[in-house]
Amino acid sequence: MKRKIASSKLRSAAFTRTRADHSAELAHDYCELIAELIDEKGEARGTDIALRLGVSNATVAKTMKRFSDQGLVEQEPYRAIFLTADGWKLAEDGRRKHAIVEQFLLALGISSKVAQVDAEGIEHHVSDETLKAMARFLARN
Amino acid sequence: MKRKIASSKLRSAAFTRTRADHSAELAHDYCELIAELIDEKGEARGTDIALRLGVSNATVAKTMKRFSDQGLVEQEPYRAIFLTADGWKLAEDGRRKHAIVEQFLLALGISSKVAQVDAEGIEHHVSDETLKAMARFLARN
DNA sequence: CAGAAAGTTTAGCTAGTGCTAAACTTTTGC
DNA sequence: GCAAAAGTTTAGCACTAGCTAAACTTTCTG
Ligand SMILES: [Mn+2]
Ligand SMILES: [Mn+2]
Ligand SMILES: [Mn+2]
Ligand SMILES: [Mn+2]
Repeated sequence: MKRKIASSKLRSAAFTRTRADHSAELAHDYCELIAELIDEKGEARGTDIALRLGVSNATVAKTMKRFSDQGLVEQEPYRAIFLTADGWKLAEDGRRKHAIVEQFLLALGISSKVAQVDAEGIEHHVSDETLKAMARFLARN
Repeated sequence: MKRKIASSKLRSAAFTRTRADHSAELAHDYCELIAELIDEKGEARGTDIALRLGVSNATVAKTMKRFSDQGLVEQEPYRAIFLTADGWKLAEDGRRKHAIVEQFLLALGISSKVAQVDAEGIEHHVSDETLKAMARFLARN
């Protein structure tokens, strides 16, 4: 009995972590993308975010309102979107992770297009331990 | 101009694929888990699924109704859940992927607990090309 | 075999993430 | 400087995925 309960707890921990990863995922991707646009053009407009994300303008607007309530972004009506300090933190963290995962996939021999696509999803499910192992692998190759 | 549009298309393809991965994810995990329980105990009961997934019974019941409409599972009222042929296909596919990803992480030097957790999320975002590369890496080590 | 325990279903709620269409504002180009 | 184009916001819809609480059915146990 004890054993059964314990093993279910272990099993469910993985699913629970994956669900947690998913709720953080969108914020990471948005902040990373907004940072990218600010670097490129000095500001991040809703249209550009929508275009790169592959969603509608309306979806971006609604999400930006939510993230603004959460203190990740700042925006004046009808103006471009900027990151708060918290937003920049997510963006930088996301970039670092993203780069390591993508470089790792490339080092593994994956084509650059596929590495880019796979990294976009994998990056959110990689623990610190795994990220470090990927970085180590990269250093050794 | 042309260049800008093309590069946004490439960028958005990654996000679009990740969103598609996410909508398939739950079905994969449920079918895999149901298969596991059937192997272990001969049937998959709602409570056991809920326990291993870390969600409530009610969530499982609702999801099972949806999956039954989609032809992935079969169930009589107040009885355990079984997989259709389509459900088995998802389960087998998921198991194969899951095993390769987890083994790969272990081969990379990740601890078994973390490998188990990370694999649960990563498995859904790994393309065929990457899966093959992981299998190749495994064979070589 | 009756009552308790275990398991299942249903109802009703919340929140997130997407969409289109329409209204509104800002920017651009003549 | 005005009209058209571009961009933004809002409203309203749909679906997914979670929850608790209550009603119901099945199984277990004394
Ligand atoms: Mn991503
Ligand atoms: Mn999984
Ligand atoms: Mn799995
Ligand atoms: Mn994911």
